[in-house]
Amino acid sequence: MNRRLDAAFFRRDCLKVAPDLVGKILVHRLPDGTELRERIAETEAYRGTEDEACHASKGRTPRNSVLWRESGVVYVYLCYGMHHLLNVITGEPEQPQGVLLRAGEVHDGPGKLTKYLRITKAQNEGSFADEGELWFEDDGLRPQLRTAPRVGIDYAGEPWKSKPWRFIMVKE
DNA sequence: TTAGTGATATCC
DNA sequence: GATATCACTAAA
Repeated sequence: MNRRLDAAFFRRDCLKVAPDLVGKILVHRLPDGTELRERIAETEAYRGTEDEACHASKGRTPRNSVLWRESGVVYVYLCYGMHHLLNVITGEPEQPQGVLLRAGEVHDGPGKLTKYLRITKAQNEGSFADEGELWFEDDGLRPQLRTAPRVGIDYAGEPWKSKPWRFIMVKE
């Protein structure tokens, strides 16, 4: 029996939500009713203005203002001109933090994941917690996880650069 | 290893 | 208006 994750799930610290999302199933229902599904294999936590790797650390801008929205909100942005990266807002309001969905079980890589699921900025500012076109399902799988430093954030200083805030599903 | 791609922030 | 940057990918 699949359970759709609700607002309470996202309304926790990103360091709790990020590992809990690994192993869950991300579903995107297209306008024609097709449902694209993929199990999440890897996430990263970005935590507030003091985390130098988090977009919010450089102050509030039009792009990243979504980080300050309520938990469960979808934050999509374009990176390197061609890749859409998908994030979920977590935690309490006015606390800019979120979780980056870095890979699925099949489609490994943040850009490939969104490409497969056909997620673009059209989904930005939607919500995973509403009756929307995007949601997560829990099918009961509790995978073994391992942690690692986050990827692609060399510009951040210590200690942020080496925080083990990347959560990866260990394959059987 | 490097090119490609374009929105965004930051500097004139 | 111009430029530098960027939580990446594919091709080689």
